[in-house]
Amino acid sequence: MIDNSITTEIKKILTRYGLKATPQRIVVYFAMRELGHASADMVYQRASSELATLTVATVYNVLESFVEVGLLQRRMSSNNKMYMDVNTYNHCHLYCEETHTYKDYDDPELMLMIHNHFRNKKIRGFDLYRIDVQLVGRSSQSNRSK
Amino acid sequence: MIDNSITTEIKKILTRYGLKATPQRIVVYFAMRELGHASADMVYQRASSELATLTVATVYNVLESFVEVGLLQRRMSSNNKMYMDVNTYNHCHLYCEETHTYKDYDDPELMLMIHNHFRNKKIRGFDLYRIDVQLVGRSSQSNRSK
DNA sequence: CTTCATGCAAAACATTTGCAAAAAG
DNA sequence: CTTTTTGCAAATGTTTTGCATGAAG
Repeated sequence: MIDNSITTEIKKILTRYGLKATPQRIVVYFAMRELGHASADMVYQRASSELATLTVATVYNVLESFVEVGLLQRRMSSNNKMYMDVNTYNHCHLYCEETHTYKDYDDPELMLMIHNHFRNKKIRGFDLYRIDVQLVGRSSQSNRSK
Repeated sequence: MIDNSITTEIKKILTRYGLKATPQRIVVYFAMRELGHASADMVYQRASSELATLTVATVYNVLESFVEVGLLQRRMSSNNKMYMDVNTYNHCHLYCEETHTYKDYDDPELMLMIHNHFRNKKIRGFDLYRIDVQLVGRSSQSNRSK
């Protein structure tokens, strides 16, 4: 069960982003904060345990509305599935090719270096939004089985 | 129709990678060389115009076998679809969020810089295979319609 | 020959849609 | 009240599967 003070906090966040604070949106955002990075299905599992009447279609709607206002960020995957990131600031990720899980990898030095590298570069015919750096590999835990 | 000398060349490549040189594999690799980056469906469209009996299931099988031996690389997308890259050397990409198209972006200076940055870094609990840098944005052509 | 690859059709997934009913502000 | 949002159930699009047939080495 979601703590009352957390519900209140999430309501404020939703309102600040110009979204109506529906129970569905509250539990979805709550789930994303617990999960960090998650597929639609993972969100559905977690969020529907808080609000049993929640449907997948609504999860997709809600996630999309969050991405539109910039509350969540969509992530790339090699899994043919949609993944969301609760953190929208610019940061790197460790991406496990086996489990398709993400882990934040904060490396301000690297970020600064890359940012400087592109500071005065213009890319012809391309409007650059952000630079996405993924450290692709396998997390050791998932290495047990070959 | 595929040129005979190209067929011969592709057969050699397949054999070198330890794969039987079937007509299906030849046309799929031919298509990938023309397309550079492509979804399974794009490959199917292009390749089946060379070999009409080709089926989608075979395209998936063939692409998978190519990835396994390292002849192609799977790419991440935010499209919930599988994309392949004919170039397996380490390079950056421009990724258009609207059209979900990739463009190689060769920047040796950047690559070297990033490589040096990670040279002596160990990431606890993670076996790093490669660093994937995507310049995410919109290609100007696709900006016409808002 | 023997093993591996292909074609087929069905199944499995993930995501989207259209619309009526419900709820937020 | 008015405008969104939700739930439902069906549709869509992509990828996978199992298995009999065919082809490569």
